[in-house]
Amino acid sequence: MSLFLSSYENRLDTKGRISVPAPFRASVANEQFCGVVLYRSFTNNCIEGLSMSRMEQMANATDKMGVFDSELDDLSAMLFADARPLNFDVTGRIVIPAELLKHAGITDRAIFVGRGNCFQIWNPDAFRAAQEKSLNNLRHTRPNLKISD
Amino acid sequence: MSLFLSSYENRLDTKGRISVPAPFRASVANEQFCGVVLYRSFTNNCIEGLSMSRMEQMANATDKMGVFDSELDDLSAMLFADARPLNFDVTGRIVIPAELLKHAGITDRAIFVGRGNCFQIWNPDAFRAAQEKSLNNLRHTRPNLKISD
DNA sequence: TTGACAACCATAAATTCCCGTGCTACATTC
DNA sequence: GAATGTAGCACGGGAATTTATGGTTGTCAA
Repeated sequence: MSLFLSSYENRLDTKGRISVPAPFRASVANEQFCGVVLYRSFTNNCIEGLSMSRMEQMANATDKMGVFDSELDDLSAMLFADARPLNFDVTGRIVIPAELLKHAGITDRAIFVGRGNCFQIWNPDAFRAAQEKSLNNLRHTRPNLKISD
Repeated sequence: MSLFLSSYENRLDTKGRISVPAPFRASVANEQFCGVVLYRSFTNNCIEGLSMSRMEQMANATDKMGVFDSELDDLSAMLFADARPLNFDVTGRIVIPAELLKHAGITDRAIFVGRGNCFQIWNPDAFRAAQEKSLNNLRHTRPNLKISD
């Protein structure tokens, strides 16, 4: 699976359809499920997006922990119950369910934001405000990202 | 086998029939048994649901753990004795046995909840209350689901 | 006979499919 | 360098299909 990079702002039409940016579609192009999985972010007022194969990896992870294990129960309960598999139409559009739109405060425009292995969908204004805030935080904390095995 | 994702609230008609959500039917579409297996959840006041192939998978798993394990004996006794295979009708509906409905406190509406490799059926109000609780737990414990190969 | 249950038919609403249009970016030609 | 052509992409609308849900009839058994 290739990475989700960059940001693309698109518009919802009258039927609630929105084009998934072509580069993002390319990232899931060679999967059996031709679409994406969306769910409400636990931490932000935005929508999280994944490929189906990534979702299956999560299901396998929970399987390994034992069917009646409770530690991951809450997390997987939320995740799987909330996750919405959405097929692309012929031209690469999806219809984002109303609940998710509401959670992200999206009405007529939305911005797809690459996050590496996943992506997010934001209200464009809310996203820019959050970016500004992140930038300020970074200036103060100077975190250290270690790249090694 | 594809995953059970998202949640769908449906209504029981006067004869106790309820539509299994189309995406869930699709998840078991290519199996020899055209239906699902239901049993009472051990941990919650809800109904657990599986595909038949998943049931067979569990049977194999209990086999591997040793025939004379007593803890497992109780488990499999409950599980297999309680499990009810239910065929879809032509339009994808099932009739949930009264015992199961009672255990889950379901009367006229029910919500099908995806859980990855299986699913659950809840009283809608009870489910939302449980979700709320799970969300609060998550906010405090911040568990970490690691996905690696 | 009555009651449970399965098969069949009907319908309204929601969703998906399929078509076309305008725009932009890039390449090609004069 | 300007003009022209082409391809990819976002966006719009109507038609066709799916889906949830309701009702009716037939069948078997208690």
